[in-house]
Amino acid sequence: MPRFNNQYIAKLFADIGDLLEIKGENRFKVLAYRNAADHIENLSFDLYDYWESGRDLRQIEGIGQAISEKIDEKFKTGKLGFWDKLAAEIPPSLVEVLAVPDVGPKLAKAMWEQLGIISVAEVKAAAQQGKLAGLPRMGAKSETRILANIEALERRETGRVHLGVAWPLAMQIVAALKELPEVLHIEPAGSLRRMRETIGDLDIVVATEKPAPIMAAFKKLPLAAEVLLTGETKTSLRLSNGMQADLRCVTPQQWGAALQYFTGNKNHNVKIRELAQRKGYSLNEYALTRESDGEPLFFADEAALYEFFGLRYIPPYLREDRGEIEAAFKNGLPAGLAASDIKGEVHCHSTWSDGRNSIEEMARAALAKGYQYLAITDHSQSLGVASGLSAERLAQQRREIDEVQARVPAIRLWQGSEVEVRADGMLDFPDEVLAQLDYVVASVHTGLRQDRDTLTRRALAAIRNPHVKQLAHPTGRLLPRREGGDFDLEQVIQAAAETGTFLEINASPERLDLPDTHVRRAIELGVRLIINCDAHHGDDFNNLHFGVATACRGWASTENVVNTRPLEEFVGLWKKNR
DNA sequence: GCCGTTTTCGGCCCGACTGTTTTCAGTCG
Repeated sequence: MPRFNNQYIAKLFADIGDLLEIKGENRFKVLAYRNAADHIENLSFDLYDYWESGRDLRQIEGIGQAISEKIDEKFKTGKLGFWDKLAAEIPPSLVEVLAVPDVGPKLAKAMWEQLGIISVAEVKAAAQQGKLAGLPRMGAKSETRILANIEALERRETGRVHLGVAWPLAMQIVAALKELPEVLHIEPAGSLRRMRETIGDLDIVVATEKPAPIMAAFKKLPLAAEVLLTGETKTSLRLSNGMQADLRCVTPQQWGAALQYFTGNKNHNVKIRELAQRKGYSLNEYALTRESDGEPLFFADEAALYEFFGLRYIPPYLREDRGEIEAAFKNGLPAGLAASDIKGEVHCHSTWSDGRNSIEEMARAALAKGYQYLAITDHSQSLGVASGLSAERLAQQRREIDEVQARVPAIRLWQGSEVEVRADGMLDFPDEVLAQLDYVVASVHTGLRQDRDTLTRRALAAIRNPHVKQLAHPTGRLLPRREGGDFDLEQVIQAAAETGTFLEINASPERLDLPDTHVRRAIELGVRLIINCDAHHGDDFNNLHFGVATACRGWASTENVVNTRPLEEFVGLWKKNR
């Protein structure tokens, strides 16, 4: 029986939601399946493990009697009768058709029933032949737009990007609009403000009394490729890199409600609005309105809004409906940490392997960042593509590190190595070589497609090696597309907790690995985490805030992250539990 | 289909913009 992972089950229920919506099923039932899918995707543990241990699936939020039975059937038999029946009624390929922007359930259903269309390719052909314009509420404009959307999809101009792409774009837009005198407040909102690992589109919120000139300036940004829609308070653009950017303008008194509303996420906001309803109010992006007399209540900032509900301020990075509202009531939110709490790093590269700066340049960059310590961890010999170092070259590198240390005494330098965990499960250096290094990082770069057992054994072997202080980027994923290896992360996390091996939160925006959901699990099990930029260039240290945000999104605080400790204290934590 | 500090039944968030309309449905976030 295949072992279905959380993502697979989440996608299954999301697809069921789509098909039911096309079918015209009760919208709350549709919502229930999507809600279950969202919750499963956000779990900090493996659903199959949970099920296998005999625990009650209905304890999980969003999962009730009906859905728990479906999960049970899927795990037991590998099949789902409900799905087979549904798929016989509605072609499952229509799920892909729904992914075309401006094609919703009603249009998908009409195209299928009246034109026999069940694939994106068929939608495209029909649009080119002018057949879509004949459908209800459709005309030439809609048809042209849908065709353009499909062509953009084919050019892969849509889809999610990692924070390293989205962040600078958002900063650029904000900086440009901030120049305008009409802009009173401006913030990027949405998943970017929550520092989610991938970003679909950019949301910018502005407080102003005069939206018109701001809208005009937004549309004229050099980055703007196309105006998708524009009204009095909202404009959407397609940027030159294909991303969509939405600007919303509100009045200054609406600022707190608006920023909260547009930051999301959706399920977090649904819960907040439910709180409002229970108090006899309704909440929208402008204000809280008392239902008895229609009296609006405005909030100058988000903290005031949360306070109204008796909640501690919930930082954006926690707003994922992962229990943060319940925790805020009980004053149980994590304290979090800031980039300025990080005192040094122990995973970076130099020109000795695939880095682009010398050891001295890296040391000075780290010092400029305010770091007290830095380990140079160039790749080991078997990673040929990255010019991995042999034991002999390591010995030569040691002399250079000593020389740089003499020239740059203000930062403590160590010689380390990012040692390959080879496909056969052996470390790339024998123990006597590892013993000579100050700090050993183990990494799995190759053979990431091996089966779960093999991969997990490799990671566990590395963690249990007495010289290995840290496991780097534990899943090996590359955002936004390549999934990590199929490691049994529960076992990896447990082994790290038992041995005291540090698990890395790699701050490179294409990694952010450990992922936030597993950071949370690691903290539950008492793992000691460490945040590193895996810098290949001095500038890469500027990625630190992405790693810190990932830690915070996993409910970490300073005590969970070992390199928040000053030099002596940090070194004191190197001893493993054996 | 899920859920419960009003409830085991009867609720379930809300508004902007567009295109095709003669007053609004569909899509999106």
